[in-house]
Amino acid sequence: MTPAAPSLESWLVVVNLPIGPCDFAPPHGWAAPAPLGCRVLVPWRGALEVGLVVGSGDGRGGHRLREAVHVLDDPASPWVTPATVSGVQGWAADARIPAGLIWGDLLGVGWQAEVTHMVRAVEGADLSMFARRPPTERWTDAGAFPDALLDAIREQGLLEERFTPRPRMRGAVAARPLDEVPPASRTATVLSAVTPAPAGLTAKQAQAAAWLAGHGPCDTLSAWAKGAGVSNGVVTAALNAGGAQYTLVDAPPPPAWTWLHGHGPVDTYAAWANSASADGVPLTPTQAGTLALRGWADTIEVPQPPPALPEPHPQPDPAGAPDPLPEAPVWRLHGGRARARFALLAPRVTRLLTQGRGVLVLAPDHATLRRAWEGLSGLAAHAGTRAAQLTGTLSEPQRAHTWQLIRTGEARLVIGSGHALAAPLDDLALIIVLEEASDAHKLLSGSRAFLPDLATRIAAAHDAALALVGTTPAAESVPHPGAVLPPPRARVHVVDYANPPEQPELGPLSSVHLRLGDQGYPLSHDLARVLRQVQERGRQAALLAPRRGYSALLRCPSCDHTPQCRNCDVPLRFHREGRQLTCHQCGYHQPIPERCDQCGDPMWQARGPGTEWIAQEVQKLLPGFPVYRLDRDRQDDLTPLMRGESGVVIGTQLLLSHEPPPDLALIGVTLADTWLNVSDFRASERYHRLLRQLAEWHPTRAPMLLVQTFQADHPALKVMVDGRDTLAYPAAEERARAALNYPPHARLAQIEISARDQHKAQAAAQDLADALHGAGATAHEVLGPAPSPVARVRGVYPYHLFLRARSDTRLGELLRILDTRTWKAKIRVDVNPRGGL
DNA sequence: AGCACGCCGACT
DNA sequence: GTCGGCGTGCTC
Repeated sequence: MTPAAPSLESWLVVVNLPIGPCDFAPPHGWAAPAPLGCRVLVPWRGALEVGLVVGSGDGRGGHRLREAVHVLDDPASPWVTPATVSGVQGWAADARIPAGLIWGDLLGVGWQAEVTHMVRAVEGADLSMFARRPPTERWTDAGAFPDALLDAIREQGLLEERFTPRPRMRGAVAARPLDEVPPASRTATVLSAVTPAPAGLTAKQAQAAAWLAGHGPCDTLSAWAKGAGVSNGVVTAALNAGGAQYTLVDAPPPPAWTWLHGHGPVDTYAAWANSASADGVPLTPTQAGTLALRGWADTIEVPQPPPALPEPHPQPDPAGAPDPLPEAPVWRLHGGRARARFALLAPRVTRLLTQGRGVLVLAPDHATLRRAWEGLSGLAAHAGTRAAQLTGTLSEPQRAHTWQLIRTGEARLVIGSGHALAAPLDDLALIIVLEEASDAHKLLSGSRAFLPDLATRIAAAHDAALALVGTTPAAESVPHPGAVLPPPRARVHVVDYANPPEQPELGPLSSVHLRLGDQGYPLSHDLARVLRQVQERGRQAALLAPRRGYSALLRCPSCDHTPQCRNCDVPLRFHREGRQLTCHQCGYHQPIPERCDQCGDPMWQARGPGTEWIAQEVQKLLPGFPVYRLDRDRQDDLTPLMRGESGVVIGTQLLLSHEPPPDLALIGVTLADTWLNVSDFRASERYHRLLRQLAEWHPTRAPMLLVQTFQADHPALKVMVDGRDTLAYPAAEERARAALNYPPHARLAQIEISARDQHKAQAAAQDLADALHGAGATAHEVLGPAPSPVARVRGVYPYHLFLRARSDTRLGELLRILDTRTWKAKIRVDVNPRGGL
């Protein structure tokens, strides 16, 4: 009944929920320091949850602490390295993100305890007041009792608990030992003769009884009748007259059981039936299930064999190759092609691995990850270690097994996505962030972390170096010391929609639409000509469309009405395939209306620069030429193209995450301006990166890059045409950022204030802005509030407030003002937001 | 995130 | 009177 002796220490434990760490007392009898980075089982809302120990406190939180129940990992080999814990916690604190959110994003594995849990009552404890059938003093599996009951007893200190690690299990069907099969299943009801035969049987009946007595029991009446050579009526009468009786006899195990007994567990009833039948024991899955139901088989759990892992890609040993890369805490490597960059990285990576240290490679998307795996994984073998891949696309058992390989030190080169960032590398020496400017590093839900920011914190906490490696540097990376390769050769052809070539017979036509029509849209005359060449020569082309689908709005020609999403303040997008209007904001979709619901006039057919329309235009231009589409809505099978067959693929930016067709002769950007008409200070940087990535998409060739645009003079495009300097554009961008006070010369955060009631949201946003100003924030530091670009999303009204601070420290100060009181709307912070400013 | 609690309008 | 919508707050 007495609580544990008041301990001064408490543990800060993070659970996989969008809340901050909670305090727990160490488990009963725990004397060692807090097991930082280890997983623990903690009482949570009446049950046990897995949590991660991220720190310790003084236990004076003011409320009575519950004890952590069990430490799942050996403190000598924690689930997450303590340095990683401190790096991530530091980021979470500064970004004012609940720690549970970010850990939920980073740890793809380990939230499930792989233990067997046994309980018993403390000796002498009377638990009868808790339940009719409480735990006894015998060890019993905890599953036999309700969670809430166990927790109530646990809280009183009357429960003893034992946890033993359990290997990963899978369900299986096994033969039950013969002595455990229920007796009813092991006997059969048979007809046997009664001796001596009673008097009064007719002749036929007596004959039947005599046969039964001589030939032994029968299973059925008809079997008896058949055996005795009489009709069914005779044996029924003989039975009723007492000439035979039903008796129980021992039955042999059914052949299906004997088979299972000899072959060991199978995965499913169907597998049992199939394998047994194949071995000459006829069995259907239904029969197998019936046998199990009668107690001949048990469903059990068997240890899972280790899953297959990605194979490393062989690489030559770079031992002795020169290593010209910087030794700074943060450095960069950009330009060239992926293959050349990895070749340059190889000596450094191999040297660190050979020293017994760890290297982590963070890739933003699947295509970059695949190239990194091809370019680096083989190095591990030269350094006496293994390479491990950690991504969300692996199965859960694969991730768990990989995590274990890293934790035990067997694999020290880790290549992966965000799931790899917290990998428990013991002596981390280097984190390589690939394509550090990629928006794909931004988590769109949960913590909304920008993973390179976290990588920076984790590297610093480990005293490891951070390398930023990619096609073209982010403006933020320019100030770091680095190595630069010349950009790959690019053949760029620009179609300038704003300044068509002189055509005197045209007259004073100036409208954009006429110019578009004149030069050809979406396929300009130049693009059409090159596409025809591609067809004639049997080669391959890729066209980049600004959007998926038909991607246009539906508009009423009479009243100008455009159908809107019912949940969001955006017009619905027209998708010809599937005949639907879809909201690209929330996914709401409805059939296409024939008539305007405002004035009743017929609606216009929509046309827009989506993949669907461009594909149609290409088919019109090149009849019979294979056309493939690749976007989120439709992903055609590109196998013929990848085999080298002629054709054209039309896609969104998703194209870049696929392998390029091997005989690619042309890449067309149908309307480059899409990447520039975005209200985001990173738009032109993003545009430049897209062009550079397109230029190096094919690993060896330089296909023609045909860009259709109204802004032919844009510097991001011009450097592609005449520049051989990888850094020229990013450096100019960086200077522009300095002038405008944008990153890296400022730290940004977006605060989203949202409520179902628009006025409430607006008032709360204003309230918050006032509070920030009242607490000393300057007009320069607080921008807004303003309604979100989409005024209503999924039925709520978001307002945005931007913070622009000169340093992380100052940003932290500003964000801490949010904690000073509660606001009357939902507040969400997004540090280092991408897009929308 | 769930889940309980509590506050208001629509009904047997 | 209660049923049930949802807004608010808590989880150690």
